[in-house]
Amino acid sequence: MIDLKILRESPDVARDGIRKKHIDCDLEAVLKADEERRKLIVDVESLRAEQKSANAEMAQMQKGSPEFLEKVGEMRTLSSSIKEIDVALKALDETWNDLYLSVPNIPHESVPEGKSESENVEYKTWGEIPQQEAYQIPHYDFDWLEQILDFKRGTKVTGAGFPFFVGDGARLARSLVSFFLDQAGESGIQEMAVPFFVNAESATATGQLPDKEGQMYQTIQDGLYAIPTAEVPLTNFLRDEILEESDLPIYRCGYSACFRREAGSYGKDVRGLNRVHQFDKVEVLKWVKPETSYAELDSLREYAESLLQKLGLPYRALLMCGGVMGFSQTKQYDLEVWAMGQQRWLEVSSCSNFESFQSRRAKIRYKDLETGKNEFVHTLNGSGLAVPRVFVAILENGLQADGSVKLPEVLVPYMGKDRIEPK
RNA sequence: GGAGAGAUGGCUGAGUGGUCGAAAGCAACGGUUUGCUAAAUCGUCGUACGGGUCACACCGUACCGCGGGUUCGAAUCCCGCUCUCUCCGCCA
Repeated sequence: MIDLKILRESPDVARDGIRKKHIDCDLEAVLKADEERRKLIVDVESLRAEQKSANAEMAQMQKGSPEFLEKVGEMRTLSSSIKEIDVALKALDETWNDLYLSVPNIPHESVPEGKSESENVEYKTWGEIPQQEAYQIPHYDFDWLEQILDFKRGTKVTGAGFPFFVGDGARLARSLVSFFLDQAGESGIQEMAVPFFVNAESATATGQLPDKEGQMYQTIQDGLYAIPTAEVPLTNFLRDEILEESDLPIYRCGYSACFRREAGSYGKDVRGLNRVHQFDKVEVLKWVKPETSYAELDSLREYAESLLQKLGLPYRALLMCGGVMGFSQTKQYDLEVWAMGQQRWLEVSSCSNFESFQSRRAKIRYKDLETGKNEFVHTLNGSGLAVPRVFVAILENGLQADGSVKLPEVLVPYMGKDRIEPK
């Protein structure tokens, strides 16, 4: 959620942010509910103050005396009107809260205007994009695919979108995870192993609930949610905590399987490994002081880029335009890797600054040494990286004339060989 | 899964219906004292929301695991839930 002060004192800033994000949000209703709510609070609190001072008097009185009994009568009336207002306030609070949560974060001034993907700004491209290669084959059309990936049996065992990785495929997926975690460790990012299920409070704090409930798998018995990204448990790790200023910045990363129902997806997007219901990913999290968060965003993006560079995979970095970036982000870069076989870009990382939007919701603060006050930290996160699409790019870009796949140098120690050969 | 015990401020821990936001101690922070360290001593020492202020100050309200209830009044009584600990069972 955004700062209430901004809403109240400069609603135009919020209004412009909503416009830039092309999100439908009734700001007037939020402001109206806020005003009504505050009025009721003042009412009920002044009555409570009255009740409290009367209680102090009554504590001194002779119990059962006529004056005491008279006071009891008076207070009975007061008490019931307090209860009445309380009920109204509770109802209003709920409406107001829903409205408040529906206000998106305000995009940073450097975020380009735009509504569709075509208006994202290509920030940078890296690597040679091979054109017109003789063996441009999408990975899902490899004739020896079943040697490393088994979609059919995945469908039998679980359902569409839950492939088995087999043999060298399984090892390649595991190698990527290890490579990503090792790289993070070398960059001073502490590794965490996280729970793959979270409760409703956690899912709410990071913004999956209430609006994205349909995108998550939920357990029947305990009402837990399978995580769509390690961002959820990682961000919630420090939920409801007040940190020391000297603790910041905090860098963490975590591997997890990510579970997404992907309701509404179709077509070429879901072919092969392009979009699956369960995939491996390493996520990087940062908790930082507000004044550093945009520099931290740049270094986060550069870190994610460095992984693709070390793997030798051509990619582009996009600065997302207002209408395409997420609801909670103020600024977002996506990294897309080039998949030669499909002749298309595949998103493998998304690096975002949330400023205090998440920390406000999750109540993650730090004590500012100068003012002595508790301030909300800024949170950032970025994929570093998602496995399946990197896997795809390695297969398609590394495909050789003889049908084998040449592996990136940096993975050789993990794979124990430099290519995957069809049998 | 079964039986029992418990949950109070950063920590330890008092408090069983009425000036309790909550004793005391520890830790922390600031001052004084001291040749340094240590010790002593005085003071400060929660959070949120609302009002107020340019900003402080200040004022009000709420919060003693969470949610309900009883009562003029609840940390304290009643009900439900969650979590922690101990014992038993099961188990990678």
